[in-house]
Amino acid sequence: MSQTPPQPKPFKTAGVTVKDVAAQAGVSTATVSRVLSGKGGVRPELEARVRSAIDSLDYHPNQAARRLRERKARIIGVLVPEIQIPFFAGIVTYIDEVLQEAGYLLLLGNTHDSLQGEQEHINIFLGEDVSGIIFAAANSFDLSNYQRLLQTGIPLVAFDRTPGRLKIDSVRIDNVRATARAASHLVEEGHRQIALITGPRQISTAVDRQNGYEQALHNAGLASNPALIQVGDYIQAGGYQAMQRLLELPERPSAVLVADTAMALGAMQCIHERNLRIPNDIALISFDDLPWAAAVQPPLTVIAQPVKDIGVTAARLILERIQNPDAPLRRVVLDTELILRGSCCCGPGQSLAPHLPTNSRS
Amino acid sequence: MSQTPPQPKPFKTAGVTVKDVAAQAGVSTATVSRVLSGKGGVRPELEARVRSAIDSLDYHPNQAARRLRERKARIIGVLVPEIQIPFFAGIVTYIDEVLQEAGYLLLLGNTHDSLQGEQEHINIFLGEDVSGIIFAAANSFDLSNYQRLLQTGIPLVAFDRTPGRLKIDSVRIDNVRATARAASHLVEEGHRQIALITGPRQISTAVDRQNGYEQALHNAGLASNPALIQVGDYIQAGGYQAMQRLLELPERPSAVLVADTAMALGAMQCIHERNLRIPNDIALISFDDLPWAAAVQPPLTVIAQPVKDIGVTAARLILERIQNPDAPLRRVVLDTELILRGSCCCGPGQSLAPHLPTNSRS
DNA sequence: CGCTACAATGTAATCGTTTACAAAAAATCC
DNA sequence: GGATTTTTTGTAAACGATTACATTGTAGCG
Repeated sequence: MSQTPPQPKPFKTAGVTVKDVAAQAGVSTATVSRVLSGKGGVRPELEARVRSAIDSLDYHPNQAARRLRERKARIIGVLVPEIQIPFFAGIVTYIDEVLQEAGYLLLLGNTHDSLQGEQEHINIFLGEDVSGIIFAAANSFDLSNYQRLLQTGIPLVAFDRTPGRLKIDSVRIDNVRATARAASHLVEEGHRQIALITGPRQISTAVDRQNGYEQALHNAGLASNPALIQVGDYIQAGGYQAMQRLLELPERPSAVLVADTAMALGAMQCIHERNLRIPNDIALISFDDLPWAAAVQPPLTVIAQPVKDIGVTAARLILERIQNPDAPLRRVVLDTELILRGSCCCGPGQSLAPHLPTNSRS
Repeated sequence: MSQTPPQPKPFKTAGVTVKDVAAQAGVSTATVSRVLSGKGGVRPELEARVRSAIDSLDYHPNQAARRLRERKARIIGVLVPEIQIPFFAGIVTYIDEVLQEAGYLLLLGNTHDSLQGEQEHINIFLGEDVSGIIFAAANSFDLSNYQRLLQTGIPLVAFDRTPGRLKIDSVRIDNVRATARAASHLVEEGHRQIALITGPRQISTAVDRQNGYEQALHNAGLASNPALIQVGDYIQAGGYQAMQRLLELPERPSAVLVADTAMALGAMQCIHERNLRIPNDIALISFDDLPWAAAVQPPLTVIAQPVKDIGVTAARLILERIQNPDAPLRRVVLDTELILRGSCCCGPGQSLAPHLPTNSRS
């Protein structure tokens, strides 16, 4: 053999099959498959030949064929309301980490919080023969899409929002308690006119957060004033408008609790534009500890959700359910953390708990 | 037949195949397939029978089998450095919109900007037999992963970062020009000590942005001072530390240009913690018009990238390349917009261009 | 040495589609 | 009406992997 110059491998990936590998290694396809599956029972010498054939041909087993034959897709469908919302992007990242580790593929579906988008993606998932579906339902009070899905026997895991009466595993935080704690904190700081900007009625987190707020006010002996409760839509413009309405009230609230980050941004912008100051004129607490929360002036007091824990738990729940379809139901409820920063403390707008920048990317 | 109560459909999805549908409709599998593909040539009456059978059985064609037979996966792999970075989350959303419309599936891969992560996901993509790959390379100066991929004949599209000498379609912005424009703006505002916080050397956008900065300074007749150029890592902590170094310089810069949002957050936090004010003590311009940029105090002047346009273009490029492998190469370079807000104008820290909250979710 | 037991390997059926080809039915023409 | 074309339908062979089963080879044992 003449010494060839160090060319980048001949490479002829497209269309390399077990047959090619078998031929190159001088064995049968069964032997190749056995080497691949690692179940043993192959003479070391043959195994070596097979492996070198795999390498030299740059063979990648065709997953479609494998799935067809094995009747196990090893795919998990994940339905999120909107991947651009950092909270959900984080969840998906951590779900993916666990799934990858387990050799599963993640198929993502952006529902835009619409029942139709939900159904469309479910149909895609069914076609792909997914092994399970992890979802945050678009409407917590119309789970019929999932109700039907349940009949097919596909394992389901709900996250973030309540699974209602569906008998499926789920993971979420205690929204009532989390919000109540934040509201109580505002009360302790002396606030009496506390407003709430919450989300759409059909999403359980929005309802729960309102319940928590009302509960805290009640416990503090404060009357609940409907005018102080504004329903937004979990998007920035909604928060802006809700804040606008609050600031136009005869007696302006001295503090506001916002049920979501996007709306908190809208609210902040509205406050700034009216030249009011946080927290002096109006204190603010929001959900979710996003990277910018600690970097803005004043740093934001937030209710931090255990994003990683939620994602990892969701992934584990579905994997375990696949493993053991008859295991008892599990409803995991995780705890939140109230991170105190400048936006709610009646100080000079400084951070009480100066926070070192974390490694989290934005 | 006794009238059954309005039970939710008997539903027996799991394992419904063309054969079942064919049997139920009293036709052959070929006919069912023909109805499904919509290529016509089926008597309306039969078609109706087939459709009703499909409905009543809730039949979902098995995509794995279809792919195996058709030898066209209709899947596009998308490699992003980090889905949690809003810029990339946005791109992916818009790519997905176009792909979905075209009946393609999107498979996401988070590389964490590592060559190894890149290769791992490429291997997965090859196994799934993807029809094409859209990527932002982890290292703009080591594209060997893609070089090899190219030999397989799989269509490739690079986005955000330069495709180097690879002969593939690409879409990105003119980073040099965008940064130069921002730097020039600072010069026009009277700044003479302008600092730059840029990203890692192996990423082309970081290099380009530095080039643009130096070019603008040079054009303005300002000497380039190496101490004013800080290399961060495109994450928040890096921006914080870079800013720290800048603030410790004998002559503090009066303005800073930050090549990425995460680092801008770190820088802002550092500035705030030292009780300096933006823009009075130090002006700041950052990349990317994220939802919070307009909501913070002062509102941030930013270089806005056309996220939607980049995503849509990337998707179209790959679809068209699949359609026509021999079409001439296309390198799309899109324009950016410098959005002037309070963080760079030597005013009282107010927004010059008050921005209504948009519909964009955070 | 011959028989049995066990390990290693190969052969061929299978998964659920699509589609080339064959066959049948219907329409057209003279 | 019968020959010819055209339309509609069905039959069966792929696609690339896994695996039950058959076969071959090897070793162990009396």
